[in-house]
Amino acid sequence: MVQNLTRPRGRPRSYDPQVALDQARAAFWNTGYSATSLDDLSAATGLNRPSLYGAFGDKKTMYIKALEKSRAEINASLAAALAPEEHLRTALTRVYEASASIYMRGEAGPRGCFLIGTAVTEAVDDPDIRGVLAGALSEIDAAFEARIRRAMEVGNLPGSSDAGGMAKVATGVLNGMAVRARAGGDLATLRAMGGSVVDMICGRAGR
Amino acid sequence: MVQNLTRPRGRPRSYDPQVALDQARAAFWNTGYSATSLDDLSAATGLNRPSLYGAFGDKKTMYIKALEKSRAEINASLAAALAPEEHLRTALTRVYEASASIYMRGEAGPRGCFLIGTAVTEAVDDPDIRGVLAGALSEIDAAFEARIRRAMEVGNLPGSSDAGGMAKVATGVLNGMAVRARAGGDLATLRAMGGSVVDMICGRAGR
DNA sequence: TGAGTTACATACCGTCCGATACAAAATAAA
DNA sequence: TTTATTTTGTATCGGACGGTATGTAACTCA
Repeated sequence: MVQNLTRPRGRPRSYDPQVALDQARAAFWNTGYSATSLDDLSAATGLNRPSLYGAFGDKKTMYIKALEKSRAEINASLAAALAPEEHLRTALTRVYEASASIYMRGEAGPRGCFLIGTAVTEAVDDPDIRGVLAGALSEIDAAFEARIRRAMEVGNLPGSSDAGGMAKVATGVLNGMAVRARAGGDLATLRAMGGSVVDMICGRAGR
Repeated sequence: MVQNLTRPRGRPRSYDPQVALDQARAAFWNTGYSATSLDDLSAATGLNRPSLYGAFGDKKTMYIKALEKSRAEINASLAAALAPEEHLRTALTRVYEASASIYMRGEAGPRGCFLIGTAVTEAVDDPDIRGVLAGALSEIDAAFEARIRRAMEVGNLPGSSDAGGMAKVATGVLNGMAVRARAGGDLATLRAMGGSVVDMICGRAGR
């Protein structure tokens, strides 16, 4: 049996902070940072305002934590999907299929990527949010680039040798899919976009 | 001399509505719809609140009008840049160069595309804004697709024949550039992204 | 069982929000 | 001039905003 023997002193909290952060993120994800009020966050998490402050600090800190959580999840997901054991085409297809599926989720309609769908708006005015967004983008670039470069070394990619450029195009199409999801695009369109860019990177026929 | 002979009855307005709409759009462009207050709009345009309401209706109507103006400008700009007289590579390069340049403008730092940078956030919750965004995206798709299809007919594009897919990739990379601009990316990165996707569409060496 | 500690719930703070009522100002028509 | 019409500036509306003070409940430790 797993139990924490050094249980903290006072009254135990009646919620799971990780669950609450997920619920807060879901609220931000739908309406963005500025249009999501503390009342909305309170309703989404079931916590009252003081508990929110105690758990996550003020509204912006809460939002940044939600962003960082998505950033970490994206990195982990990309690392898994871009495993070097298989063909580049397989790996890239897996990334776009998984992303399209995630982008289409949402109780209030498809809501794309949390970072692209909400942080992009705030990024101009807020250096902290801009920093998280820029970091996430460059990490996605790096993951794509490393995997493409590896395919080139193995010789699976004839044509061009511009791994960095292709990686940024790969990231850009991912961003475009996230945009389309929020614009109401259907799953088939998102999947087709991914398929097309995979064809363009790997060659239409080749593997 | 050009003069309107049927001048309206009452007190003449002391501002140009088109100029005021541009100024309001600039404010929305920086901070997004929700985070831009009527005081901000009033300061940006030099008009007081009642004049704003008289000219453009309420805040959301004002924002929609700004979106539609950008949508029209984008369509006109694309139509011009994708002129069918020249090579596809030339036309596409012109589109990406012009877009990168526009995306990097802004007094408070680069602010990308007005639609991508601000409407995407609101689109999940607001059907009207989502409609404008979806319409703009499909118009951009159509412009790219028509131009790519034309190049295929002329025989300038060997390889693949998936004009629709390539067009959506082209739009996606444009979206990705807009995202990157707001994330603080530099002009060189944006231009390189455009160059890479042009290479992938037209072939690295070919014209 | 009491003291100490932590979290919860209510109620409230001052401020800013989007939107408007009203009257003065500026013009055309009569 | 006078009258009708439209825009402008001031002042303000009720409500929602982010954030917090305060008292009560729930727990550990001695």
